[in-house]
Amino acid sequence: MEIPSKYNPATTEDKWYSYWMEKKYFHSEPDKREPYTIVIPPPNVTGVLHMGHMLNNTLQDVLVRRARMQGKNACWVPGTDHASIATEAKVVNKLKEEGIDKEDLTREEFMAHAYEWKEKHGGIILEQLKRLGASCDWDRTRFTMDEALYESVIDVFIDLYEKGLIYRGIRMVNWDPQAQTAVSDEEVIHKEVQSKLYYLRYRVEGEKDNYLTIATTRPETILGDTAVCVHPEDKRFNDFVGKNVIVPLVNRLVPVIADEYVDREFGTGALKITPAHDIHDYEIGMKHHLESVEIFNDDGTLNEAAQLYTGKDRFAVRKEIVKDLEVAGNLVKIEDYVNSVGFSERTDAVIEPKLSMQWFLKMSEMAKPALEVVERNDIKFHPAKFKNTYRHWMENVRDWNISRQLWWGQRIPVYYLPGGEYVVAKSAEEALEKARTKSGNAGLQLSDLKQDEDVMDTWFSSWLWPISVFDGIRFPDNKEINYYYPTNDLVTGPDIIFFWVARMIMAGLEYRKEIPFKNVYFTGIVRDKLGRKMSKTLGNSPDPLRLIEKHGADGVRVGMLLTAPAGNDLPFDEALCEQGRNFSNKIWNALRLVKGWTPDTKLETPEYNKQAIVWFEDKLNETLTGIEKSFKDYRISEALMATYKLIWDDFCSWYLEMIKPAYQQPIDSFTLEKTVELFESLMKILHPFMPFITEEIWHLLRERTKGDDIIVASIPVSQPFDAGNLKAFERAGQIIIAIRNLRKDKNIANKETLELKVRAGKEADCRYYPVVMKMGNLLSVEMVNEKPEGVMVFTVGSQEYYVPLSQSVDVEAERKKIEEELNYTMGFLRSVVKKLSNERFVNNAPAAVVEKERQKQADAEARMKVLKEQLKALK
RNA sequence: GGGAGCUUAGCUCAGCUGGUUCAGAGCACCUGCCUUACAAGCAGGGGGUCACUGGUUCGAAUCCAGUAGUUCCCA
Repeated sequence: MEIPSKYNPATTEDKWYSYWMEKKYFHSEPDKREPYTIVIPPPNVTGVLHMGHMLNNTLQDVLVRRARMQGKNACWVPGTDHASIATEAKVVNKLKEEGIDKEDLTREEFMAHAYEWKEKHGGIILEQLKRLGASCDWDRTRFTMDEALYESVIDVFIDLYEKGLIYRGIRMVNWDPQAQTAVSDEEVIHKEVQSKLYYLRYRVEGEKDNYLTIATTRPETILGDTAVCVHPEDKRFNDFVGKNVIVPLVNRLVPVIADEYVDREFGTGALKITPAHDIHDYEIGMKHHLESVEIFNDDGTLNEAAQLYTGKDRFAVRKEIVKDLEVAGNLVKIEDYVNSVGFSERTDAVIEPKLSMQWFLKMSEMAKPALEVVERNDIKFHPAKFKNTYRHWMENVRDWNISRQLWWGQRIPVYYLPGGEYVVAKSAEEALEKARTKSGNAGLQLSDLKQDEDVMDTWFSSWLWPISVFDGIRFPDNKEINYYYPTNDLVTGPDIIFFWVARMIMAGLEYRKEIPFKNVYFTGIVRDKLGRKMSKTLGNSPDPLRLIEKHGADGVRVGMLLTAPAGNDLPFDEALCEQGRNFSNKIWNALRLVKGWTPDTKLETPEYNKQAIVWFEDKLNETLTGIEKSFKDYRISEALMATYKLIWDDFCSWYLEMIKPAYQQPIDSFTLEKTVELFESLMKILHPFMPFITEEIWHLLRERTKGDDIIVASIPVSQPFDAGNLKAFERAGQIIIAIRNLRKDKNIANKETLELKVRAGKEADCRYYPVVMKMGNLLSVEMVNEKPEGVMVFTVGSQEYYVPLSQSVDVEAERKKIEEELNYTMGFLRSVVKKLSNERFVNNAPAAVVEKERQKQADAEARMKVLKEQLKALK
């Protein structure tokens, strides 16, 4: 069979992915086996694959594939969320390009456009995941606006409302003037920005030259001022309190009030109060019963109440009003100032605090049990440090604003009666019934009811995800939810620990009385080499699909995983994918080597082959034990690294070299068979990380019967291994390395055979001499009692070895080398002796530790003795 | 302003309940090699006061306190 010398991922990957799909290997149905479930963190329906998704989904795929190979019923549910703000913005823009204004459409018409858009563009990211090898159960693909999931959201709203957990209230919310909707606290990103602090003087009513100077970063909001506030103990302002001052330009009379909230150090110590447009001012306004003047429209322009600049944008007005204030003589000075400004996570617009009527979900009662399950480790966080973050948020949790002033989403099931009363109901008909009862007016008609215009926050869908994908809200006792829930692992970024993780836990406990998952693996954030977050605007994110084309999906997966320990940021470097690709090629070439051998049934198995096999089996089991531990601790990158070294170093560099027959010579059948078996084991261990190449090699190693595919093969489980054997091999390795060094030093070609003489002694026995002979290309290994003439000497531990050489020995160089060794050993011995001569150490330290030190001492002394003899012999 | 974390080789990080798996891994680097599986490779090699200062201890990268730098979260 002809196997190309370079591995070509592209064709292999397509072939196997379609094959797996065809065989329905990703599909899961409830059965008798133990389930293993992951729900995908639903990517945004508008999104395309980025590096964060690559990392995240690679990890999930590793976990799912491993579980599948452990014989569990693995189910990875894919899907997308509807991303109300982002999607609506996209649809509005698209319509605009077609010359259609959202305002000219009915809600139904708009929704039709939106669904059309979703059908067309919504699945891109899921298609891309297939390229990565994601073994999702695509038959189960869900979308948060699917009928079942939509209805679940409505049901939950109604249920929580009836439990008294959802309420309506006028509150200061974070208004995104671009998206024209409220957003939650978590969707506001605070950034330090360079701005200006404007000092403005307000004239005191009835006093000609008496002014009170305030400082503000937002001069345009003075139009909504309804008071000026000072600290009650601030002597500078004692005389002002109780008087009125005149708001410049609009000449509104407002009182000077006193409140301890005011920071005397900030600005002038006098604070203008705009209750409608600042959260703190709002609270002061409530306390002091101040009037509230709203001066902004929803789009951030000024309205009539502002009296001036009506219809102009808030930022344009800021510039204009400063000039006008200067002209009017109210501007005292302008200072540079750095302050924190909130931006919308979705649109990056500056958030405008705004009073409005919104629906809120009470959090405090739900937070308590959700905190407990994490504190108790019913749900484990990996890494555990995120428990702190979680606890802090849960203990300071605030009510969740769940309404959004948009159309794309689940419409709030609240119906208003003509009088302003409302009922909460699943359908208009049901609402009508309730309305008639509530109002006592049997004559009410459907047309008298008006449904709330708003939809719910997208996270209000996502928090139900682990339940709703199995339809467990609408049918809490259905077979699927009972089987798959709680899910096992959740893999996600720490940036959505509050948005999503915390709320899923709340929803799970509320609706299933059970946690939604057992482990949460927090990935790092993928950054570029300079440590910056990858973003579209910076253009510093590589195109994942291009990476896959260049290095193969397996290569990219390895690249992403290798340096991505949980919770640490991953400074992405394409070289990592290259490393992955190189690894693919290494394995590929190992296959070519093994496939190139001709078995000979008559050939007896050489001793060194038998030893190599036994050793590698032990090595494999030792490594496997470590890999299993790493998986248990969710140290996926560590598990991969161990696998990588097992294959590259132990299998390729050592094992294959040991059993490799001479050029064009046959190999004994037993060794070949064993080698293929070992190769198979390695491929199975590797498969979750590199699914494609392992499947390819699996089928090239042997003829396979139908259904004998690695994706569903049983992953090897660690067996007991002989640690003494591994230790003995290590010694053999040291001897081999010493011989290699000697060859290099003396310029002796590998082809040239050497003889090895072993000085009889305590450590002279090594069961691996046959392997040493093969690897060192030795003619013989022989015990001697004396150092022969004309030999090179090397020492492993305190064991001396001699290699007869035809060329003469450089006595001076040898002496120097030995002296260095001797020096080092002496220093080492000194430190050990010092420790042992410390009575308190000997008395206090555990016996085993003391014993170890004594052993060290003995070893060092033995070695020194040998070295000293060598030195003497040189003289 | 409040909270949490981090600081170990040039880079990215391991290092669990103090004691030979205590100073490690991968990459990068350096030196030889185109040795018929693989130069996307092979064989070797160098490199760190474990941020700093004190303390606890027979013994500290590891535990405690403080300092500095840094990151994240919240306000």
